[in-house]
Amino acid sequence: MTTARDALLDKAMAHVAAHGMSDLSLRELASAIGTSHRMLLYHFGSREGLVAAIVASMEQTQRDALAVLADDAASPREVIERQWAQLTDPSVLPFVALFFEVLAMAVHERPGTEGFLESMTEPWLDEAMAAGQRLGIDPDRDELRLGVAVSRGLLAEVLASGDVTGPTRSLQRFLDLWEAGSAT
Amino acid sequence: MTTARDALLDKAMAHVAAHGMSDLSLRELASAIGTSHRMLLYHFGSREGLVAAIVASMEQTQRDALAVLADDAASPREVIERQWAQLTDPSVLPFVALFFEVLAMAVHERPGTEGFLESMTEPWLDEAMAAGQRLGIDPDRDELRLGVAVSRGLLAEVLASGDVTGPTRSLQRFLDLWEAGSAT
DNA sequence: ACGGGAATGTACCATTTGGTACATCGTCGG
DNA sequence: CCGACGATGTACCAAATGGTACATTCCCGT
Repeated sequence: MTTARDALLDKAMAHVAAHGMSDLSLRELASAIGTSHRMLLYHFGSREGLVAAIVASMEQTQRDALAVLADDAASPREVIERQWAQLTDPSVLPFVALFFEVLAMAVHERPGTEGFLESMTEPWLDEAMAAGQRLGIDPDRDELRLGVAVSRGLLAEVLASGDVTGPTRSLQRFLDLWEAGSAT
Repeated sequence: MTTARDALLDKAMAHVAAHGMSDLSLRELASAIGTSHRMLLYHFGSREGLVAAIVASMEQTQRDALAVLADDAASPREVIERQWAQLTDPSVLPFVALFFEVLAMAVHERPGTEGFLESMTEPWLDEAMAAGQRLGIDPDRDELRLGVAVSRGLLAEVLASGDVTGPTRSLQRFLDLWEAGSAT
């Protein structure tokens, strides 16, 4: 069942991805998604509750996407390439921006962002370690962290420049280096 | 000459690096750095003016640091390692967090952040291309962008985890791969 | 010594904010 | 049919915000 709360949360996610969330105002958001600030308070308890719900929804979406990617993993390279294609999709890119915004908020311990930093990378690495072993590889955790960092750094560049082609070439360079280096 | 405005800006930078800037309030900042919100308006014209000044100061600091690094460059690896050591210093790390915060703000075109996205990477690459040629190398722009992205991605990881050692190992891995790959 | 401009304080303003109290509506179970 | 309960609207509140007007103080050049 799709509760009214879920519907509101979905619309809120879209609005927040498009317009940012650090300066989110209940009234502004409410009128943008066709409700009243009164209703947001009703469903989420407080502004902080709304922020927490948005952050949690973001984390969940990330986890789901990761699970799918890692599930039918052929090679590490393919996983990264698919994730890249997915995250650089114009409809998803705003959520990448949201990710960086929430990162900044969480570093400053803004209410509603509790736990975000911890769930930001470690689950990724755990999942990747497991997936690697499933493929008979014994992955190096430092290398996996490097892979995650490369994606994120290049995504920041995509956000800043608005250009996907350059960073995509850079990613290919990295994957080439990686395969060459690991094949020793 | 150090104007009163500059002194205020310095203190504002410190406060903003420590507490974030997206929800900056003039009164709160003023009382934190020992002045009045009236004085901030006087020296910076408006809240937007203050934000712009902070962003500009950040950009300037980055440019200066980059110039020093690239100036006495021995090898690309050494440049990156020195920059890494500098940026992961506990006293500098808050400004790295500020960088990501401003990135998110600039993506949403918040007033005061004009021009930040353009100056975020391209000058870096130009500088690095020039420095490389000074050393007789002919750098690949895609590879340089990759280097910048790796640093940024790993810095995000340092911010999130509070641990420098893991990301530092990952950076070394990258540099090893890079050297091995470039030496063909 | 004094005139003037920069610097600073005080007091205020309209607007927006998150949150609450209370009334109302709608619908579904008995 | 009606009572109860979830959902929603209206109206309000105190606090905080960016900004302004006006007075005052301080210091430097003449």
